[in-house]
Amino acid sequence: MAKRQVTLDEVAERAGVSRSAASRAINNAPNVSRVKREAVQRAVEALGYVPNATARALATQQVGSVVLAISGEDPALLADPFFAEVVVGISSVLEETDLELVLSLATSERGQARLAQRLRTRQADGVMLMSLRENDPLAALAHQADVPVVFGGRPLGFEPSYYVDADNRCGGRAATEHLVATGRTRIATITGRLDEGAGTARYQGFQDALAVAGLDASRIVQGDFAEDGGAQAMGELLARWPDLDGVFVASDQMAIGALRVLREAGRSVPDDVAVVGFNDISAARHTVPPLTTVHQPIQALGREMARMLLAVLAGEQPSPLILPTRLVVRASS
Amino acid sequence: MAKRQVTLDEVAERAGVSRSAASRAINNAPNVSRVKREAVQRAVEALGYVPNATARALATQQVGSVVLAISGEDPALLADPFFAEVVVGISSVLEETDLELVLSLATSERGQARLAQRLRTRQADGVMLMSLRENDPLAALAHQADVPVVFGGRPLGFEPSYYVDADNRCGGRAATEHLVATGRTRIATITGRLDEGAGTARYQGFQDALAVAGLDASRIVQGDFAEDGGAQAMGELLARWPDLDGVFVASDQMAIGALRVLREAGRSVPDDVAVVGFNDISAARHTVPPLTTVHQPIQALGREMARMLLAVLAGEQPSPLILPTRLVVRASS
DNA sequence: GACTGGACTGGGAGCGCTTTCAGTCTCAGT
DNA sequence: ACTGAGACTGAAAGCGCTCCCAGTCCAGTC
Repeated sequence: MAKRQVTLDEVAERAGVSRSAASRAINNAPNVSRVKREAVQRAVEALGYVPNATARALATQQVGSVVLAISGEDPALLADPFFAEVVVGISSVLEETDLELVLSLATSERGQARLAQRLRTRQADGVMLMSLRENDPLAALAHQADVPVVFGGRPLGFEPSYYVDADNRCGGRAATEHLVATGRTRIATITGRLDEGAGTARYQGFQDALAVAGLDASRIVQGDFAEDGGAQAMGELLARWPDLDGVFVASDQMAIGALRVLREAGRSVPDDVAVVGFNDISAARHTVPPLTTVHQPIQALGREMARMLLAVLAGEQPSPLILPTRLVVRASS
Repeated sequence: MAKRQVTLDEVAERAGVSRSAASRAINNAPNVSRVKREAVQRAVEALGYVPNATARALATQQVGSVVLAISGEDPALLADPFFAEVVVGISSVLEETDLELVLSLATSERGQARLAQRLRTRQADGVMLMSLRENDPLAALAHQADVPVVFGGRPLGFEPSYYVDADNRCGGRAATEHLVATGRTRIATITGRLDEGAGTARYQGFQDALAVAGLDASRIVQGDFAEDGGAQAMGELLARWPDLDGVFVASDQMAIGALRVLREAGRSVPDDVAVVGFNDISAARHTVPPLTTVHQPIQALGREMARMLLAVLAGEQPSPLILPTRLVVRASS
């Protein structure tokens, strides 16, 4: 440990050039003769030189890292496979760059404050913000942020310049239309959080489809995207509308909970009740019965967020991106 | 955007003190009179000053971030709820400090190289390394690392100074003993990856228990911790030892896959075959039937890793920590 | 009143890198 | 031989902060 770091000066000295020349050579900037460039190259290898990112950051005023902030009071939110996949997508793009990914769960007051500070003071080159609630404190931060912000999922209440979202409304509609098309007439929904963009959009899709079909759209219970919430909501649904024959559940996690409750209630799926989920997480293939669900490209969502941020950092002004969703029919409907 | 940052000099000037005094006041170091301390305090607030972390890092030679590196060629590894929970645990501890969490999935060559570089050149104050394989390239890095390294899970092949692990062997043993105790005699196991510490330890526990019971321990198929792998392994198990009446599966994910295959094969769980998993992920409560499994404190694992790293950074030399596991009996056994 | 120790102060030297800019060199063009 | 364009060079000025250290100041002592 703690062997002194090799500095640019040492490289320059060894290569017999000035520090500036060495710097240019290393960043392969123009205006360095081939001879010197190669001399520097050799010196770098001989010495095992690696530039000090901190010093570089100070000099260039660029930090070299972007933060992914996930909002929500419950830190376990990350445990949702959805986020994990998004992170994987983001990470895969960032890996090709020299940016590092700082994860900020920003759960506690203190954590939020730190995040706020980072946003305001350029302790990161950019930020990706996910799953904002309506009136989320993070949203305010985003506005006064001193760095580019890309939203994952269109937030409620304002239209940010940069965001990537899945076509939730369309997906919700497709799911519901599918229920209609298969002959269900007493269709209910377990929504996601309605203070989140994805939750409301999927719910709107549900309404759209039922309106077109001329069916009653009043069978609704609000959920929270999580499994237990889904189970609870299903119980409520069953209690209030015992005759329902189809249900659109706004997340697979909730759908898994709902399936369990249906089974416990002795309702056969899909014979008595058809169930359609949303997200197409890997577990959806393996539920009993396998879950019909709306696929959204989750890793791609992460990738596109990262790419969009990169684009903004590069000075471009990319347009918001809506990723397509598509229905995957399995045995639960 | 891009409003110039307020610097310490401005604060100092406004407070009518020297930059050094201001610095001391802000870091509440000694040797600052109460008067000046307060003047600085006021100036900070008036100006909205926030110290520049990069500059501070350069001056103090401390980066202010720690990296969590998860090894494994498959980036989707993170999608394992296990890791997600670990991250949550780590994050909760770090949130109380001024360290940020850099996530490094280090999947590609390039990513690995970058990580290696960071480890060697103090681009982070410390590292947490998870799920190393035997002969993992990351292990080599860890040795030549210039910063403290804490391992999550004891790696195979060497004994690091600092690690946090769950008592996998004991857990595997408890799980298997439970199968024995409930009268199973033809007990099989689906192991995890045997090139990982956790995989082998659980397998050893399995062997321990069967040895004591004097039962045959040859019914084994190697899995990979993931759901599909578990399903496949279960198929193999069934094919080779159709008479098995109990199986210890080294992860809940795999157990879920195994349950599915057993169901498809028409074996009733637990009547025909008892199944015990490992990890106690939240999904384990909701499988059909609910899964008997070995609980390990996953978030705590993350928390303790972070705490241990913090301790090392503080100059202490904490001892390795083995977290207890405990059997949770549900309906699958 | 000279002296001492302790509390405080601020100048200044870095931390390692980038980048500007005044020059120097080369060489084709005249 | 002279000129100017263009390629290259390196000294020096930062980036914003920390921290050492030589001082100053002010009781408190004798």
